[in-house]
Amino acid sequence: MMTQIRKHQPSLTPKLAARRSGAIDVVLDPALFKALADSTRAVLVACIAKCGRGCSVGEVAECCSVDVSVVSRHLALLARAGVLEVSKQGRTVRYQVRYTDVSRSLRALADAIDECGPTSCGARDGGCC
Amino acid sequence: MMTQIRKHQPSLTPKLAARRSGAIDVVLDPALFKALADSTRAVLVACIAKCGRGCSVGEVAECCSVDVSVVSRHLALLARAGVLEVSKQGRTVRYQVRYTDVSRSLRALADAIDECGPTSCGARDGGCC
DNA sequence: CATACACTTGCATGATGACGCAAATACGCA
DNA sequence: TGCGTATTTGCGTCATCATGCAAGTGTATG
Repeated sequence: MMTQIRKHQPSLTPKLAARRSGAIDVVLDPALFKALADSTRAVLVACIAKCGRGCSVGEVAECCSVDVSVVSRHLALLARAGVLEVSKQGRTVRYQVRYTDVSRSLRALADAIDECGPTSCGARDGGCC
Repeated sequence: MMTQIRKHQPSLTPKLAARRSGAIDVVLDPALFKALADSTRAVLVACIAKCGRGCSVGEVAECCSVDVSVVSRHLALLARAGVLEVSKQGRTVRYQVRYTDVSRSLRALADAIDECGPTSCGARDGGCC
């Protein structure tokens, strides 16, 4: 889905054309942003990212002042959103940032926005939306 | 704030060093993501982005099924968040995407994440956070 | 000036979600 | 098997926010 074909093709449906060009409709998915919109989660992600290695729930909980149960819920949410990946070692659960995936998603959105820029698309077919 | 000095300086405070290197603490600001986390706002932003030119509130309201007042509030919020810029022409208010700013913010975060990647930072000074 | 249009704002409502505490589950270890 | 540690889950509460409707503000046009 992220590695779709980019070679030129004639007569694409609008939907496929959108995906192929990384149109902003497809890339601007609120799911990732919902995950990063909470300030506590932002701290947790930054904590794990800086750590580099996988962090246990208890370790991450020391980053902020909220309860461990809250941290556990936040990390599970971030994993579901694709921001983190989980690995279990015995009774400890380690979370790590999906560096390449998150970075790629952000760059895809940045690319889509750049493609929509006034220099590249100008006044299109008139109608708004 | 977006155009801070990037030239090399000796003896930076940690905060300044963080800003200079685009550390994830500073770049991972939930404000932008809060703005894009709502599905209705995502539609509105995509609508304006695809439009290329500035769109009036009424035009954007036709993109989705919510009331014009709701759209007005969403657009004002997005403008406060730095996603959109506003310009008034008579009695119509036009919103446009801050293409370069938003794109730059997203790439800065992607860069910060990449810098935190396991290949580039590995196991740092031991402690998590 | 009166009217119509474009937009904003006040207010009430319902939904979502973050949080803490307590209890439950999972697992290693003696 | 019993205990301690790590994590998850149930539940109640409080805050935030998205939405619609109605009323208000500002501006062009007759």
